[in-house]
Amino acid sequence: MRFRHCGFLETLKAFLNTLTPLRPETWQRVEPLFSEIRLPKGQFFLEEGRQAAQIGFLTEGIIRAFYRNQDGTEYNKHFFIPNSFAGGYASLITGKPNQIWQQALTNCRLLVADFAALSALYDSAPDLERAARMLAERFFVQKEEREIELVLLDAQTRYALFQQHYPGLEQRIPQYHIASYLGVTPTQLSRIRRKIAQR
Amino acid sequence: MRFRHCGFLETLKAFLNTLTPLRPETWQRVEPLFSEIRLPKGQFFLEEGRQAAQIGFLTEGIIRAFYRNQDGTEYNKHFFIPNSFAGGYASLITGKPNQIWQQALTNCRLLVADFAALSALYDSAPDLERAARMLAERFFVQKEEREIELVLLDAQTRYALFQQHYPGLEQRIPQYHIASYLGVTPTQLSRIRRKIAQR
DNA sequence: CTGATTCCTTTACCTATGTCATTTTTTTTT
DNA sequence: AAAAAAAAATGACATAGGTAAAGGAATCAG
Repeated sequence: MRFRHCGFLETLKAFLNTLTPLRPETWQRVEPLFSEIRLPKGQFFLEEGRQAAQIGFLTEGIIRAFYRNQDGTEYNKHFFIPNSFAGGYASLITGKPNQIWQQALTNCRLLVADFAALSALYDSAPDLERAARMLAERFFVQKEEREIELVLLDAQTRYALFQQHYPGLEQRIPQYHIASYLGVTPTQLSRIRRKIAQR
Repeated sequence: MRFRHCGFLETLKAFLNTLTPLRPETWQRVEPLFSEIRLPKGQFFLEEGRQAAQIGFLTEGIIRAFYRNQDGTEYNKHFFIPNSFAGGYASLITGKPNQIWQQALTNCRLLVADFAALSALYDSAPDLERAARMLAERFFVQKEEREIELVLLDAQTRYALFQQHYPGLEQRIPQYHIASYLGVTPTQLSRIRRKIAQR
């Protein structure tokens, strides 16, 4: 029995409806699978090596997704901002051990759900499966755009794009996280910033 | 009226069934949408700027997918090998102008279909939509793996991975295409090869 | 408020890789 | 087989960006 209406669930519902309209009876079965959690700054939503089980819809805060290689070097591949899905999507899909880390850069709130429970609904809710298809397609397109950025543009241009894509974010997180997202060292980002400033 | 049974359609059917089992009645509606074409070496399957309309299932030959930036520099993002889907997937999905080129590196055969006609079947064929979902998810996972490669590994390691992922391909296409796939110049790939050889 | 962290910038030096020009090797064509 | 074209290797040089260390600035905790 639920007593209060949670505002964030409405946000999630609205997001899903931007993919494809969900029938009310589908939403009625989806909604109870989600519960709200808080993730304090610095905590991990996801750690490498385990198999991911939960998908999370970020409602407040910033999460960074990153890879770490053997020597401990990190590479920030993405920043999650409110109103988007976090979680080890590739691992959820494939069932293989997750390769990415996800860490809260600020205090966060998420709606989390067990991914297996969600996808078990596909059989009887084709509209939900359609949403899942469109989400996968959207993720694919985002990745392709990011690939084009990484491969075709130099660091300075990527920096400008970062500022466009994540307005205001630069002021909220340390610069070395941005450098890592751009694929350069903090040293190099500093050089780029100086070069831009003295013009 | 069709007179001959085309062997390649069976290959396509088998591929789709690795995603999810298709009902016979669905396959009956999918099959007639595909027709076989030949693409001679050097020809383009896809050119930048247009909106993509067709999806192609490669049955023979090699196709390279690449980006080209303003100054004409090219970057090979992927090689299609037989038994996989080519086509400007992102453009097909979003309806936006296509950003990538696809060119036959050898004589090729493909089964092509109008993507809109295919996706029009989703409403009445949930099993086909499921296949589409799983294909999108698979593409996403591939992209993520490639991203990890590009970002975490150096050129020499990526070269070794290329040889693993595309066995035999190295002998069939010019080295500068491989260099471009690795994100280095032919000069640099040549240096890497020398370094490997003298050990 | 103040000491302690954390973060950012800068400098010096070094390496990987780019550019360009030339030569060698391989492939294709006649 | 010879000639032509394409591809690959090589050398000289330039540069973007990495590493390491150190100092300054900002932020946080007690």
